[in-house]
Amino acid sequence: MTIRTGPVVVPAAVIKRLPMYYRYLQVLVEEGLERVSSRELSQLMGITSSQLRQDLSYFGEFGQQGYGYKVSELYQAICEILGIEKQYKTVLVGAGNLGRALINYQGFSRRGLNLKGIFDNNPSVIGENINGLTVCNVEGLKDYLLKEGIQIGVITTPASAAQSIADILIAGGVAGIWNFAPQHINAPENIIVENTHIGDGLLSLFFKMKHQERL
Amino acid sequence: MTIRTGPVVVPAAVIKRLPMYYRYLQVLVEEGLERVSSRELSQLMGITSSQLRQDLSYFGEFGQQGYGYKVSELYQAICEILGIEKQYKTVLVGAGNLGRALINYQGFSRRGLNLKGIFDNNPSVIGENINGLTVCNVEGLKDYLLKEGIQIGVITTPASAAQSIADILIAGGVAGIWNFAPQHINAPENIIVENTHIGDGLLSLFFKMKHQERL
DNA sequence: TAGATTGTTAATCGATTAACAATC
DNA sequence: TAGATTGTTAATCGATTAACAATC
Repeated sequence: MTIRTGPVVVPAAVIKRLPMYYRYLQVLVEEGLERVSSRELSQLMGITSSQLRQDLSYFGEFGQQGYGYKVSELYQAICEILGIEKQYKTVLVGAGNLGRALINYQGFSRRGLNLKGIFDNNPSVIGENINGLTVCNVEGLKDYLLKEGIQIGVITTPASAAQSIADILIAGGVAGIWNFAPQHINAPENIIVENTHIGDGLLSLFFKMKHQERL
Repeated sequence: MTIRTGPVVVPAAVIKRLPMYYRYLQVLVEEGLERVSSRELSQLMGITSSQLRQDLSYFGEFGQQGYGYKVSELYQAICEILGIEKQYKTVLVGAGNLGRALINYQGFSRRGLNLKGIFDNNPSVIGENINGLTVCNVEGLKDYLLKEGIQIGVITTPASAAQSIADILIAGGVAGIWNFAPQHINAPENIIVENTHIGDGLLSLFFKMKHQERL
């Protein structure tokens, strides 16, 4: 097993599929499966085995001819490629329902996200204990970021507050922003902004239901 | 303005962008903007104007040469294409944090989703009132679905319960399932399953942070 | 009218798939 | 060894972009 280290350009379409590989391999690891072929795994995932092998080839060689892949090795490799081992220090801003859902989300910590602080501007929420962390006043956010060396900020505020929170996060030195507010975030190029628009899935569902016969 | 009705095959890549058009146009409608050109809107969205016009052309003609698009007309057209006006009857199963987040999510009802019932299996949650709806025992789900003619089921249960809930939803006659559980759902071809895997966005963020220099 | 911008065609670019030599 | 399956190349397929005639 070799992980490629050189300067390879990974197509965007491949990057989008990496989390899916992670999810499916995690299940196989939990099931205790020892080996899997590209054909078996690809059928499980609903893609072609060609695509699976092609995708992996951007990162290195993880299998053995005539055998397939060792599940645990491939899983480890995907984790490393994704940077899951990194344990980024994180704050979450906006302790409403969505924020709480994320805080309590198993996969949050399982994926190696290290939640250090929760912030809100609502006096009736500030001071509350959620999953072992006390909700802090958002006014103290910027100082906290610099003091603690926070690397990721999660925005689960209403759309109207999103950009101003993002500005504070950026001023506070975070490298990445995970934005759930249905609001475009302006940020300098070196700050990575990942948007998750939950409502989009619903609209896709509507569309497919309406146009079922066409697809 | 003409909406195309014939049997056109819409590329998957175009369908994926429709919710984004909806989001951005909604903002422009709220701002009270009257007209917008493909160049202006595309710059806002970070795509090319070619792509915007090409995408719209799959559904009809919505603009005027030399003028651009009437914002409200284009917004209405996108809503109709997406099937937002339909008011699908919906139940949500799993009243944990994520379920509550969705129930309280403005865009849920704004997009025309008609939430009729909330179900859970936790005795301490059953009977609770959330946003005007009483949480029901999941044991009564199937009968309820048939009686009320429910069309969409939202699954916000743990992964372990997802498939069995999906089976009940399917037996109860829903046409679409919006699945948030990190679990593949098996369903017959005529049932549309839309998966929203929240954790995937986090992994994309990790990857981009780790490989920033390569992209 | 002159200027602007659409809708669409054709060219380019990128992503997926098929096929197979290499090899465990 | 014989069978199986990888990693990779080349061919196919699909998506994006550039360009422009049509026209408001």
